[in-house]
Parts: sequence; C-alpha cells; structure tokens
Amino acid sequence: MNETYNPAEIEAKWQERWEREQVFRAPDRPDGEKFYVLEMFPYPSGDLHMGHVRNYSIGDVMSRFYRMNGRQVLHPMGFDSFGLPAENAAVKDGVPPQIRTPKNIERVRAQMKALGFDYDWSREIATHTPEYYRWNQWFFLRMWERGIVYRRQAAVNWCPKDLTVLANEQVFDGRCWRCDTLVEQKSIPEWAFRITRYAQSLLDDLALLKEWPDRITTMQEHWIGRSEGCELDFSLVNAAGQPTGQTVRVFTTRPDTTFGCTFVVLAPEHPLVNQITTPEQRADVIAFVARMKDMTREERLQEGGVKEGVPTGAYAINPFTGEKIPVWLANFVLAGYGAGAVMSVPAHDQRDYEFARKYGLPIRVVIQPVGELPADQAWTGPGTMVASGEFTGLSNDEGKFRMIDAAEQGGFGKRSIQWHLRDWGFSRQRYWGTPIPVIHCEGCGPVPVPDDQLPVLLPNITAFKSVGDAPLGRVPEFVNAPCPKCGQPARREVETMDTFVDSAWYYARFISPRDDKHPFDVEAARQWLPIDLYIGGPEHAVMHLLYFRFWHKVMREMGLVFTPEPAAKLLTQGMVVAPAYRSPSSGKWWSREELKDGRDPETGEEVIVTIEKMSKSKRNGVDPLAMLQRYGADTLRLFCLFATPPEKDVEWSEHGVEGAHRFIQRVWRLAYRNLELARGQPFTPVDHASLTGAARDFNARLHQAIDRVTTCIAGQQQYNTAIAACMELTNEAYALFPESRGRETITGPERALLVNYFDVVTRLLAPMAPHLCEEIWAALGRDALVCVAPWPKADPAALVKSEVTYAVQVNGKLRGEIRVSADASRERIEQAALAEPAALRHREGKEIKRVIVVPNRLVNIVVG
RNA sequence: GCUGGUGUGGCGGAACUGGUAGACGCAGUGGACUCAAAAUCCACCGGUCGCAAGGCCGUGGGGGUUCGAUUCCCUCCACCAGCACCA
Repeated sequence: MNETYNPAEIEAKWQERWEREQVFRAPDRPDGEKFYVLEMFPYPSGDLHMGHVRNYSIGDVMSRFYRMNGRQVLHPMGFDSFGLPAENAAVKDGVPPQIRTPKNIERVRAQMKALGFDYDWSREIATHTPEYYRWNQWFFLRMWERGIVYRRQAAVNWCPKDLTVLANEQVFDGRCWRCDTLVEQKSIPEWAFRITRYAQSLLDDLALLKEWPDRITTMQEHWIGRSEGCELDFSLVNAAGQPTGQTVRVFTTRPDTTFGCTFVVLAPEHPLVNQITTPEQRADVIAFVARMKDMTREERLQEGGVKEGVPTGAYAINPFTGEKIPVWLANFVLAGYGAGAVMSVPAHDQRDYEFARKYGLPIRVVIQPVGELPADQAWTGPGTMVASGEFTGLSNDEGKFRMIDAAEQGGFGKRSIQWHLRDWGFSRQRYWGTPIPVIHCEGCGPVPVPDDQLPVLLPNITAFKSVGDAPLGRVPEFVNAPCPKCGQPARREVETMDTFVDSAWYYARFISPRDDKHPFDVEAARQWLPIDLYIGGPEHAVMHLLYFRFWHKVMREMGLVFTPEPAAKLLTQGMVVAPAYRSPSSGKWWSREELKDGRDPETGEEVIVTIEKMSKSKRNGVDPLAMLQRYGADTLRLFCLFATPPEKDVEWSEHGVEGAHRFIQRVWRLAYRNLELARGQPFTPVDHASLTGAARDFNARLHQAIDRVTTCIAGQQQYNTAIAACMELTNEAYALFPESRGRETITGPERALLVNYFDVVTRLLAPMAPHLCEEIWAALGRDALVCVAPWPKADPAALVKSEVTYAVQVNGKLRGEIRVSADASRERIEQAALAEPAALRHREGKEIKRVIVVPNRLVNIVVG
C-alpha cells in the first residue's frame, strides 16, 4: 500500500490475482445454498457504455455480497453476438460480421475485466458460435415436433431500413424498436412460434412473479390482453330481406347489449367484403378499401379517432331481435383482432356511438343505469336491461351469461376468449443470425433438417449489399441441398432466426456451456434454476422478458427445467442520462464541448437543453473508458451505485464522480496513516459494556453500520444508503482518530476499535469497491482475499442502547429533548419530559390533558 | 382517454410499522494549513422574522382522520412511463 491511491496499479494487480486463483469459478452443481445472479448480456458493439457499467455494477454487488455470505454463486457473462448492427456496419464499411464480432467481443470482455466484475469467465458464451446456435436449431426441431413452430402467410411488420420482419412486440408506436423507422405492412410467408398456446399460463403465472416490479407484470398483462366474451353469427340477407346463405361472425364482450345492435361493421380487409357488396355500393367500397390499404396501421389509428366508414349495401339479421340491420365497413375495425367484425351498439359503446351519430344510424338504449343516461355519449357502465325481449329486467351482468347460453342453444354463438398477444413471427430476412434448419422440397414441402446434420452452419459471406431479400439466398453452396426425405435436389431455408431466440434461453446454457450433447445439463439446471436475481433495463418488458418466459414454459414441458418461471426476482435498473443540447431550428444535437457560451456554434441561437438517455446520436454520452482511466473502476462503480437507487434514472455528474473518488481516498488515507497500528492485528472482539464515552459510541456506530449495510443490500437493494452508512462510519472514524492525534495515544481498546473499523469497512465496501478493499485488507496483513472473507456480523450487545434520547413535544410540536436510561419506567420518562424547561415554557398556564409516551421515540404533552 | 408511477432544500437523494423531516453526497460560505494556490482537515449550509435567545412557516395545492401525517383517506394539479379505436 502506497501513500497515494493509484487505482490503475492496484486494480490490475487484484484482477490478475482473482483470475489466477479462479476465485469466481462456480461449481458445476451447487453443494449448498445457491445464488444465480444474471445481468442481461450485451450486444458486443465494441465499447461498453455507462448503462452497462451501471447494470453490471449492480449485479456484481449482489454476487459478491452473497458469496461473502456463504452462498454458492453463479454469475456468468456472455455475448448476444448475432444481430443487425454488425451486418448493417458491414454494408457500410465492408468488414463482415464474422470478422468484426470476435474483435468486438474481445474489446468488451477486456473492458468488463478492467471494471473488476466477478464473472465466471470459464462459462462465457457467444450466441454467434455454432456451439451455441446449433441448440437454437435443436430447439426449433423439437418445437416443430410439438407443433409450436409453424409456417404461415401473414401480414407482417416490415422495417424498410433494417430490411426485415419484426414481431408485434418489436414495434413501438409503429416504429422499429431498433432503428425507429416507420414500419410497413407486407404480406409474406414466415415462420412463427405458437406463443399464443401459452397465453393463459403466461398470464396466470404473472401471479407467481411476486418479486418482479408491478409495472413489468402489468405491461405483460396488458400485452397478453385476455378478453372474455362471445362470438355471434349474423346471417346475411339482401336488401329485400332474403337470406344469402352467408353469415358474418363477430366477437363481443358485451352480448348483453345485442338487443341494441343496430348495424354490423367489418374491417376493410374482411374476406366477405367483396362478396357482399351490392353493385350500387361497389365503387364507394372499392375506393374506401383502397384508401385504407394505402395507409399504414399507424396512420389509420393516428387520425385522432376520426371514424370513417361506408355501407356495403348488404344487411344482416340481428340473431336476437330478428331485425334487418345494415352492414358497413369502417376504419376502426381491425382485421387482426377478434373476428375482424363487430356488432355495433351505439348506445353502449363510445366508438359505435360516434360512428352512428356521424352517419345517422339508429341508437337504441338497452341498458338503463341507476341514474340518468349521460347526454351525448354512450353508457358503457352497468345497469338493468330494457327493451331486451325475455331478458328485460335482468341486470346486465346476469343477462350477459343468459344470452350467451341462449346463443349457444340457438346454435348462433358461443363463449370465446380473445387475446391481444399474437404468435411470434421469428424469421428474419438477414444474414447474421441462426440459420433455420429446414429444406424446402418441391415434392415434400418444408422438411426439417435431421438432428445428425446439425448444426446448419452459417456460410461465410464477405460481400454485403443493402437489398431487401435474404442474403443467404445468394450463396448457392448453402442453398442447394438434397431433401432429407426423398433425396431430390431442394433448397435450404434462407431466412435466419430473430436474435430474441438466442436470448430466450441463454440463462440455461450458462449452467453447462460446454455441453456438446445437450443444450444444457438437466440435473445441474434443476439445482441452479431459477435465476435468483435477473437484472436489466425495463425496455425489454414485453420483448425479451415475454419470449424468455415462453421458452422456459416450453422447456418445462420438454422436461428440461422444473420451475414454472425462469427468474424469481427481476430488478429493472434505470437509464444513465445526461443533459443534451439541440438547436431549435435545425434539430441538430451538439456535445457540451462544441457549444459556444451555451449557444449553437453555427447559428448562435440558444440551444434547447433536455435530459436524455446517453447516446451517440444525442451526443451526450460519457465514455466509461475515459472515466476508468481518470478515476479507476472502484470510483466509477461507486458513483453508479451511490447516485440514486437502482430503479431510477441516474443523471451523470462529474462532480458526483469526484465525490465518490474523494470518499475512496478518504478511506485510503485513513488506512495508510494508521497502517502501523493496524497491521497484523486480527479483528478483536470488544466487550461493549466495558467501553465508555466516545469509544463506546464509536463501537455502537460500527455495529450499526454492519446492520444497515446488510439490510440495505440484501433487503431493499438500496446501494446508495449502504454506501452512505459506510461514509458516516468513516466520518466517525476521522472524528475519533483525527490526524492531529498522536499515534502513541491510540492504545488498548481504542486500538482494537481502529483495527475493527478497517476490518469491517473493507468487508462492507468490498462488494462495491472491491479493489480498494483488497488492497487495504492485504495491507492489514490478511492473507486470504477479502472477496471470499465472511461477511461481518453485528455484535448484539453493541446495538443495545443504554441511554435513549426522547423528543419532547407540546401539542405535537418539538420543544426539547431529554436523555433517559433505556430501562427507565414510563413514569420516569414522563416526569423527565414534564420537567424539560423548553417544554415547560410552552405549556405554562395550560391544563395537561394527556401525555403520550412512544417508547424510544418521544413524549407528547397534550395541553388545552 | 386508460393503466402504472413520481412529486421532499440550489441539486442527487434519506426517513423503520403514523412518532425529532432533510441522513449521506454535490454545489456554496467561512476557518485552519500554505509564501501562495491546489489538495486536505474542521465548521456552517430549507425559508422567514430577530442583535440574540427564540418564534413562525415548510415534504406539489386544498381538505380530512389523529395527541402527532412526507407516511393513511378524499380531492385537485403537474410531470414521467407504458398502452391506446382490442369490439
């Protein structure tokens, strides 16, 4: 230990020793209480950003904390290394992904090591390697056998910039989740996972996720979107009322309002549109359908809720009233939901109401609320059924069930549940992903590649162009293959898998990452899973986290895992944000350095300052490597943890970093200055009862700090307050052992307290600032590493207070304080409070009505 | 519009189960050390009235329950996030 704190030197030293001694290596199977902590693995883009540093720092605290608490810890790391950015970069600069990716992984891994994270690197995986993706293919085949994989022709979300299909979850506000481009609709064949088969269990099991943030489970609940109701068939008739033999099926959650249904509306894409449109309406209908088709889904929904429609000229029979009602088309009816058709009840549905008012369609009230019907809008609440034939007089709740029963008996309807969740279309028209193990044969159709031919290797493409078809189709050696069934020449599937497939099960691969016979060791997985703590950003609330749960349920059915859910606890950490500067006229982003006196350097106009997530495009990023060089890993980590609780966004602050750095140096200086006194001394239990004065207070603080830090980390996961407790303790140590105090005066129990302070503070801080603590720990003469030292335990005797401070209030207002011994009787406390001079002043001349004594807290004297 | 969340000093944030609001850090002010500066150490640091002792106000606004409310209830406001014509 040197006089000056030199992070570069000590951090490299300890990282090297940790690696040499393999201290973070997890056993194949845990032989005690286990703790599996996992951070969402990164896409290796080349350099870590601050968000990663924060995410991984949190995981590292938990991992190190539980290791010191005697758990068998599994804390692995890998790379989500397939994906578009590498491929898009290749189009730009010609460096193919298979060259770029391993280089990037090396850089990122080195950066992670420089930050001192305690990963078990022997378990590293990278999803772009055949050793990994062959198991994606293996799962694909198993899921095919189970009917979970299928091929469909569907209207898909197409990102024209990334040139690929996107699943529903991957579209935000009509834009691509990755590049923010407006998504188009396109009809092409694709592969899909039947995730909807698991909709009910994905929904039900949210209840098991008690340690997931509510907002994440709520978002999933909404996304899965279960809606209960019934389907009803409406027979079609012509204008003269003669049956055409066709029926249109609608879905409704409000069968109780059917007597008020005065028209039926189809989606413009509804398959019946062509057949039922009358000649008189044909021109209007064709124009309307064409106009809707030209609009993106986004535009169609965007129009501020303007309802538009056109009559088809056809009519339907309301199955309950027998009445002839018109059939319309409207923009607000979606082909993809329910039956693509609705029965419109304008009196009791706001959309239908607006539509009916606009086009002069009849509005018929069939549910009477307790009070008045609202004016100028639909009544969508509960009530009594009126004008509803035999159901009149029932509550609408009961009517709902009776009418479904009637419809089922009449053969024109049935109970039905609709879901917002769609199947997961996972084929991607790109190169850098897992090849889909299928061969298309003219005679046999799509044929799965047999297991013994796995992996289907990704061919080595080196020339990239930006075109809208799958690049693998341009590699004849890859495409041409014999049909596994009939042996005739056939063509391989040229699309690749969505990279969310890779991340759907990687947590299980970490259990036995080198297994070349199975995706993972089932017995080891039984012991290691579920993940005890999963940490990542909330942006994956309904993409990754839904697929990940789905895949786990499939694996459970396959007998590979044994818990209903993959992760017991989820911690969603906030973003790292910083001020960003934008010109109001050009919309151009500037870095802080580029600004001239806070103004746009080109136009001189005042820039708009907003707090934004750190990003290259907004030019407000801070490079972790530069910070690492300037302050060291411990400071950087400590800042990320101290600034704010983990779920909140943390605003980057250079001042804040300096504060963290200052604290580290404060601990360092105190240690260095007292090294001679403390070296070679073991932790010495001190008899608290024998201590007096400042020494006694200090010992109490020391043990309180142990308590606080432990509950802050294990309980509420508030690392900011854990660190604050260490700072307070250090401030106390400075007060008791100031620099001015001669070393020779620190003897006996005081010397033991000094030693114990270092002994405890290095262990308490070790999960957060591990290198600093190793260095001081070693300087104290400890042989073993602090990262495997046992977590300190508070001495209960030191936590018991002999004297307690009571606040004295008069009518709830603080007036003074008294100190009484901890075992004082209620009467003694009351007496002392009544004698307190300040309180006395405030109640003189008034009658005491009541005295409230709250043990260990306060005395409130109520006067009148 | 719906759902969820948040609102505390100049700033980031603390506060157990209703019990002394503002821990800890940042910024700021003053002092010690220094030839000087930096670094460091110490002290002060919500507003307001007051020379002071001390008083009054104060956790988005208003109301309520309570001896006592940042915490519980009602209501309003602001901001953030997600979903959004889902029948």
